[in-house]
Amino acid sequence: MAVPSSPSLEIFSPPASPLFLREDEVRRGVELLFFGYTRLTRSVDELLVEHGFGRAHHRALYFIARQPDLPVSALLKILSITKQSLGRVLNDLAAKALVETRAGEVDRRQKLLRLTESGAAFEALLFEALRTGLSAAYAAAGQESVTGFWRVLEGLIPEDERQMVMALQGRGR
Amino acid sequence: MAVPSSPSLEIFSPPASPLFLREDEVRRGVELLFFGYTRLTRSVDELLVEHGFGRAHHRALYFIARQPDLPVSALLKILSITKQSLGRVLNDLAAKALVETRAGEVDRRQKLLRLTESGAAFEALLFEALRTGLSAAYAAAGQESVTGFWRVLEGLIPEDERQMVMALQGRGR
DNA sequence: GAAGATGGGACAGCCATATTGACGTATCTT
DNA sequence: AAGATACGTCAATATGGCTGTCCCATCTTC
Repeated sequence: MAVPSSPSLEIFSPPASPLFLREDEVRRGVELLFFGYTRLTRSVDELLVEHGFGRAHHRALYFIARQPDLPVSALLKILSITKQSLGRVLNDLAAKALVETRAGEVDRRQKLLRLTESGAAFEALLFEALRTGLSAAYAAAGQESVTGFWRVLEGLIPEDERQMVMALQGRGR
Repeated sequence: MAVPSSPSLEIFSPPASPLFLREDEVRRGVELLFFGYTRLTRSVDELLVEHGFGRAHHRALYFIARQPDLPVSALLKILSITKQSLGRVLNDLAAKALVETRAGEVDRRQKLLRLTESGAAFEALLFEALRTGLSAAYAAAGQESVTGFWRVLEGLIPEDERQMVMALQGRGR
């Protein structure tokens, strides 16, 4: 049973089923996700503007750092944006020598993306901002909570995309 | 890499300090937050385009629904955007009669925002998409996990803003 | 009651990031 | 040789942020 029964709140009538939770619990999750996510990325955003980039550039950098030699098509799937949108971002990053490409060996049509040395350094700088924020939240909440945090978020990802996300984390089915 | 371990045997060892977690744990959280958040809002986005609105309209509708008779200044703080950006959105919503304003009684300069009947209906429709996604994730993860999920997210919100968020949820302070 | 602060609105223009559709080229597959 | 695939590019468009400036109505303070 996924619903807590706190007698004092019974005024708001309990849900008919665990699949149809009380509105307040859902609103709480929505709001915490919204504020938590935006606050975590806020420090990164500041670093990005200082360097003349936007969030889109960070997302590309992040996933290229995560999976070196990623083909463009894989990055497109991860980001769920169009080729054109990604193209602009990759051109910016290549122009500033943060990302470089090499032709695939098995399939020479592919361009495999990886960070240059300065690209890796910049990504590491941005990552430190994320680490600072998340580490503090993890530490304050405790390991048990962190596991729950992961579990709920996994449940938000549709079946057919979950495998791709887990693969990033070396947990490919 | 910025991992605190020294020799090669420490790859699978626990972090040196709970305040400086292993990179993989942080990356996992970042990725789950990114994918979880975007997937949760995806169904809402679809409804919005069908009706000719964007995410910004939803955010305004959501928080007006949450706190009827909210003054404009309070909504500005919640959303952390400029008056001009919010103005456009509120004009759109007012033009389609989803939001209405009345002058404040204590301070007549204020305009208190609330949803019209059709505005409330539309917000409820959008909320159902959120409820469907989050309820499923909550139910799959279990109540223990949900508590942890909340706890970690709370920790991502800086001290000075946490109160505002909790106040939305009737948990002031 | 006048001066200043505050809540809200509006105009103009800019930027980042996303979209669609069409088309081109190199390379792989059949 | 034909077709599919991986990638790139041009052009046009929309959204949702931003800054700067100016304005009005109302509240507060002296």
